Amino acid sequence: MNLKEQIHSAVAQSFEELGVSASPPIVKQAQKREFGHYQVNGVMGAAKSAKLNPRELATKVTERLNLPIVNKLEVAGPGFVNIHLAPYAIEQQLMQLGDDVPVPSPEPRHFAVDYSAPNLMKEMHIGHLRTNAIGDAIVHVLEAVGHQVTRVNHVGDWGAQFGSLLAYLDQLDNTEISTELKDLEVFYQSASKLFKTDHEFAERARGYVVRLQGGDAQCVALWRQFIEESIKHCQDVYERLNISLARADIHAESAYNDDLPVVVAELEQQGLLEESDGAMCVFLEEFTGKDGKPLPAIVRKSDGGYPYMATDLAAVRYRAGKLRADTVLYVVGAPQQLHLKQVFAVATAAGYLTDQEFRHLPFGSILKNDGKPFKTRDGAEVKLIDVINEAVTRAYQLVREKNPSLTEEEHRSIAEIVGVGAIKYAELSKNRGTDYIFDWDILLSFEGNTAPYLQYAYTRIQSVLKKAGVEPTDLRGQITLAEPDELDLGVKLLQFSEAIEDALEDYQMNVLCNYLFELSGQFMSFYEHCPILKQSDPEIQHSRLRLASITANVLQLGLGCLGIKTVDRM
RNA sequence: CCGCCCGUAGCUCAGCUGGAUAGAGCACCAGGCUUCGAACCUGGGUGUCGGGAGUUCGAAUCUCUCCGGGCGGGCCA
Repeated sequence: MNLKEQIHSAVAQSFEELGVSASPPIVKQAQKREFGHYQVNGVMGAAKSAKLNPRELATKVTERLNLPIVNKLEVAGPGFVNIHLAPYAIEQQLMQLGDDVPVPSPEPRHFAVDYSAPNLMKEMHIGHLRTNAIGDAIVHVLEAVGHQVTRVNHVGDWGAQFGSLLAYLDQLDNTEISTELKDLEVFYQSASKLFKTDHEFAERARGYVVRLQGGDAQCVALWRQFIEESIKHCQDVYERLNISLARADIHAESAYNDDLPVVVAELEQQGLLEESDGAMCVFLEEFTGKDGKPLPAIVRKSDGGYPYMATDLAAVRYRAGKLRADTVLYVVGAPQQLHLKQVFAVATAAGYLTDQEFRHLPFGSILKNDGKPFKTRDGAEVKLIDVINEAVTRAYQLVREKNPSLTEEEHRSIAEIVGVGAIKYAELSKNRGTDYIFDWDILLSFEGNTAPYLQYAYTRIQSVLKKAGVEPTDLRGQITLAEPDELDLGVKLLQFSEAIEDALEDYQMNVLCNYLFELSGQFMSFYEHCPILKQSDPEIQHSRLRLASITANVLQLGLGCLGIKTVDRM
């Protein structure tokens, strides 16, 4: 049980004894130092519904509170209970940790997390950073607390647009193909330009779509070659970004091709289908457009083709039925909200979804400095690989300047980790729901609330531990929290578990980022004010080394959850 | 027109299951390296929480309304 749970349960028991257990205790970390470590906000609400004087009830609660970890309790303001923790209790709980980092242990479930999902027609751009960084972090946190997680990369490898690509590919010879595919964006643009300007080419492109969908062998072979190349590009980017998606995690759109007619047939059997202008649609009452007219979910187009509604339904069917996931999380942009709502609603109506939890975790779009959205067609998009390279270059220059004694090889490997960490953290540290401004200087900042700040705290600890000549396993003695900075750090360390819980509450990774930033700040303050190696009292020195060591463990695990590596020197 | 999202310090953002005097980072100013790594620390001020109304002991947070911006809305994904 973490600190909050310990307090919560004690307060809940007092509430019960006082006959006000109908109201929740509402225990929170105190907002200000002067209010102690935790505060109980639930007394006022409880007093209100029981028609009691809030301050009197608060006093009664404090009198009954059976909580040995508490040093001081006080009733404040209109009826808050402020809780100051006892240093020895923090010391005890820290010492019990050993080398473990405290994480919550919920009932294990099977999660599937759908993220990344690049369209193989286009090279990944800056916008893909969000789904990759956020999705991968969620996966890591879920695994860290003991859930079973299936990564799902629903890559877009199918559809009418592939016609022009194939037509274009077909007129190249093999060596040209491999060189042309090095820059997918240009490749795609050349093809679509031809499609627009060359009528004969456009005709041929349409023919390729039909042949591809019909399973024409030569066409399929060409398609495979393109997909293969394109996936290689993606995997390279994942590796560069330290994203844990493997090829085996790819479950592409085309994998559902055979299921599409089945899905339509099943919808038909359930009487959900209706024809409208030649298209097969599902009309659900909850979705209405203007004038209250129902909005169709088109599952088969009038030309017989299947739109992505069908594919996504097939995916739901698979994930709930065959994959048997308890919870499926879609880390997909906010613009798809209505679409996914429809998908889940139709899937529920069709009986594909019963008691599984399917959730869309939307994230905002990238905006330019002026607050206007990036256009998708005008070439304003920044390639993801370019952002990575820029970040690593800046980190390289910085690390070389700050730490010239390292070797060239060290400079390079550190720059890779620091640069990549910085851009991922920039995404993760923001509330995922809102739009964000794309700004090189913010994205690539190495100061303040950034990944390099956290990594820097980690290297300082490693440096101290190394100079002290101790291994973490040597540190088994007494922890003493005498100084305010020591106590604050100790409490903060124990709160890692609460941060993970809160982050998982609504899958907000910025909650974890905030915690790690505060932890690092607390460590920096401790580091400045509580000398370790210069400390003459060996017991105090040992205690501080141990605090530092635990901090390093928490930082490493926390950053690891965010998909960010640590370095011993930087 | 309908639906969803957003509007918090000069900038980028936290805080949103209602709680105390609304917080960080950047930028700016002043201190701190012969002393465990200055990518750091200490101190300094900044707000009509878009406007208005309502709910109540208490609203940035919940409700309504208006203004401003974004996104989505039958055969692209």
